[in-house]
Order: sequence, then structure tokens, then C-alpha cells
Amino acid sequence: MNNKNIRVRFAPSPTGYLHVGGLRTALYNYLFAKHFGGKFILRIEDTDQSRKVEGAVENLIQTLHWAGVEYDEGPDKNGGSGPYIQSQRLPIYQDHAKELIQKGNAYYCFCSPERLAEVKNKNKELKLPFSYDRHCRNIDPAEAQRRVAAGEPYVIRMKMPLEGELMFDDVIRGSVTIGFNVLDDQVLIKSDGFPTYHLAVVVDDHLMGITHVIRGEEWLSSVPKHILLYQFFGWDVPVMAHLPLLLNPDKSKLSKRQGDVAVEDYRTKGYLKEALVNFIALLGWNPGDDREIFSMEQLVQEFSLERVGKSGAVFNVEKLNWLNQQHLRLKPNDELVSMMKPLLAEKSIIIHDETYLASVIELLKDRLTFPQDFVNISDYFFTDPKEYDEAAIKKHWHAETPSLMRQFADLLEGLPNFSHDALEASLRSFAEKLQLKTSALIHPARLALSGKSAGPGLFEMMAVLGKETVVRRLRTATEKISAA
RNA sequence: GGCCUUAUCGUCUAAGGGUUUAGGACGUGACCCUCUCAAGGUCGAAAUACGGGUUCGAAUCCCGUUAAGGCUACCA
Repeated sequence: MNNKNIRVRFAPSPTGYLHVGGLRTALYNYLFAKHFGGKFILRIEDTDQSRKVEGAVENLIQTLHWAGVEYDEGPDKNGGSGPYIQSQRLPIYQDHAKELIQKGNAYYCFCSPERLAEVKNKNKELKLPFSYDRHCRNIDPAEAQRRVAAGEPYVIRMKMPLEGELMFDDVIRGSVTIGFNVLDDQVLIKSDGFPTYHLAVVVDDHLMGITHVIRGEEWLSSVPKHILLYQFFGWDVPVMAHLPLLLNPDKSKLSKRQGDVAVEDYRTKGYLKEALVNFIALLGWNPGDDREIFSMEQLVQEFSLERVGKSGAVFNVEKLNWLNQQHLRLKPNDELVSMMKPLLAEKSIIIHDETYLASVIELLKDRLTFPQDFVNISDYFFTDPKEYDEAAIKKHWHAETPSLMRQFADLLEGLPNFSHDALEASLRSFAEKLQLKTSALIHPARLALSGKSAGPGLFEMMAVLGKETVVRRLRTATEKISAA
């Protein structure tokens, strides 16, 4: 097969939000398709009317778009294989189910939910591997047709072989064998006329020309049902690839109770899409060498199903944080400027001078994990400090300090060149003249300028703040801190 | 319960029978750098679940045990 003809899909149910596990499945599909120049399709599997959530599809689309996982065909991007929403394809499933009935591969079942529950319980007690007793399997087809015509409620079930086994190959798992004797006569069409997942997925994957089914491991044990359906219809079976699951720290399947699972949660917490995508890509896949920082383009370039692992991966936020920091500092300053402006505005800090902002960002960007961190550590670059760190006062502000700071301010006021090097030279010579250690000036000066004891180097800080501000703050501090 | 899958440092993982005193990264400890805090650098602690085979040789292949997860719906 020509690689360019590769077609894969991400087929979520719209249950409210995009799960990070779902994002990874979507990402792997996307990377696989783009790597080979194939097509990535978004299909909405909304066959369960009871789980319908308003606005879920829009939310899903928006979140995928945010993450940069762009599909070639989908509900709002017709590629000729639509509709891409299963609830809009009902007649297609009906026709295919009827075809199966005609071929003798499926049958009408009239069992009531009550009877089904009873049988299921009984079979469970008897420790039988299936829950349905195939009660309607041998009803005469003509008789069944008559009952259907008479309006009796029914479902359509597929006829599983009574014995034998099915072996199939999975790109990630290798060969898997499952015996038919543990498989139920799967419902294909529900009593409300909607298809179940199993029918819909096979029909749509075939009709949409899907060549590779890449999805979560939870589907591995239903593959025989699907392959059987392909065979009933006389269709080619796509290549199967079942991805390992994402896990909680306690190794159970990643769930809401143990942390955030919605992609939007991470987004609102300040995680960059670049970091999330990079992190999630590495949960189950690796490039085969020591590289860890990847852009989407690099992932497309490097990705292969052969390098996807088999075992579940714990979603560990620590590493995600580190990646967020790495990707944050990789961003060019002008992009950071437009990222920080609205965040600062929330704290009523309005930026008029973007060049100034950029120089502050340059000074602080290495110490950010989240964009929001910048707001918290940069306040004194935009307003004079209102208070001074108590512990720092105790440690660095001595009886003679105010006088020193005043002299230092006077000295700086007359400095023609306010560069880092000039500032350092003048502080050092000042300290030498007074026979002081430089730290006796540096620490109180930082406190006076920023109100804090931690921050960037003093000379860089002064150069960015500018002469006027520096001199003013040094003088103000001698009054404010002494008074306190 | 049955069926399927999985099993390397705390976590993500590399090592495709000999290149391995099992490598990297996050986290963690110490140290260096230094005006503080970060960043950066150096060094350290830290793993092949267990038991049998196969083989001259096993983290790697086979079997069993154990553990974990998935499925077992007219949910996906």
C-alpha cells in the first residue's frame, strides 16, 4: 500500500470533555498519519443517546485545535466520507444490519430486559463465560420477520461461531488469540434503532477507508467481534494497534478522582500545549535515543508505531512541569510578551513599553514553570515595592545601612552610564573605598529595590529598572525601612 | 469467576541472547558556580517481580507463580 493512502481516525464519544488519554490517542493517530502523509479523520461516536452531553462536540473540536492536533476530515471538514457524526448515519447501520440478517450472520432478538437480566444473573451463578443464552438465535427467520412487522420491540444480534478461536495480529501486541466460546451474541442494533459501538465502528471504518485502527487497549478483547464482522461483510480488516493505558500514580486506570484528566484542566492551569503534547507523546513512545524535548513537527518526523511500548504509563505531573519550564524558555521573547500582557493586566498592571517588558522577561524567564509565575515574581519591575521582606530586613538591614544606601544613591545619580558593567564597577569601588564587603551593599540594595531577598542579579536588575527608579527606591527604602 | 494483556530505578524509559560494573530523563541527596533565588555544571543513592527451564552465555527466548490493568452491557 502506498503510504500516502493511509487513513486513520480518532473516534471519541462526546461525553463532556477531552480526556488526556483521548488526546494521546488522537495525537498518535495524527502523528502516524502525518508521518506518512496520510489523512487523519475525526469521527464522533454518539450512539449512546443516554450519555449525550450538550456542547461536547464543540468542546472536543476546540480542545483538539488548541493542542494542534488538526484533522483533515471531520464534522466541520467534509472530505467526502461523511457524515462524521454517527447519529447522522443511522440508515447506513440499519442497512448493514439487515444485510447480515439476510446472510444469516445476525438475528432478531425479542428478549425483554427483565429476561436478559435474569439470564445474566443465572449464568453468572453458574460461572458461565457469557451473559446471554441465545434464546432467540433459532427462531425461524420468517417468524421473526412477522413479529418485527407486528411491531414487537427487538434488537439485532450477531451470530458468534459456537466453537473455534480467532487469531489476529496487533502491531503493538503481536499475535493475540481469543476463543469464540467466551464471546456473547453481541447486540448490533439496539431497541432504539441506534447501532452499538461494535457495528458502527466496523461499518464506518470500512466506509471511511480507514487503514489503521489505533486506539486504547480497552478495545483489545473486542477485536474478534470486529474481525468477524469484517468477514461477514467480506471486507478487508484494517491494521490493528492497541495503545497501552494511561495510569494514576497507584497504577489504576487514569481517573478523575486522582487528579485532573481533562485537557482543559491542564490548559487553565497554565500548561503549554507544546509541553502537554510533548509529555503525552513520551508516555508510551520514545524516539530510541536520549532526546526528550520535541516540537510537534519533530514528533511527526520521528513517530513510529514500532516504538510504542506495551505497558501502561503513569501520568506523572512532575515531569510535565519540567517540560513546561523547558518549552516556556524555548519561546521567543516577543511571544512571551504577548502571553504575559493579559496575565499582568489581570493584576491591573498595564504595559505601555513592550521593550521594557521584554527585557524583564529575558531576566526572569529561566525561573518560570508556568506563565503565571512571571506575574508573581516580577511585580517590582512595574511598581515600587510596598513592603519589604521581614526576614531579609533582619538579615541585611543594619544600623549603618540607610546611610550607605543614601551615599550609594547619590553616587548612582551621577553615573553617566547605567549599564551592568558600569554599575558593578561603581559598586565595587564604592565598597572598596569604605572597606566593606560587596555583599554588605548588594543585599540591602536588592531589598530596597525589590522588597525581596531573592531575584535576578543586582546589576542586571538595576540596569533594567533604570537610574531614576533605582535612585528613588534606594532613598525611599532608607525612610520606609528605618521607620518600620 | 472467565478471557485477554502487561511486568527494568519512586516515575517515564533505553538495552531486539554476549558491545552491560543495566544507559538516559524527571524527582531526590551532596558539591561547584555565586550578591540572593533560580538556571547551569559535577558527583551520588536508586531497577531487570518471583521460581524454574533453554543456552557456553538471559533483562532479553519458553513455562509456571505472583501482581497490576482491561474486557466480560441494548456504554463507549
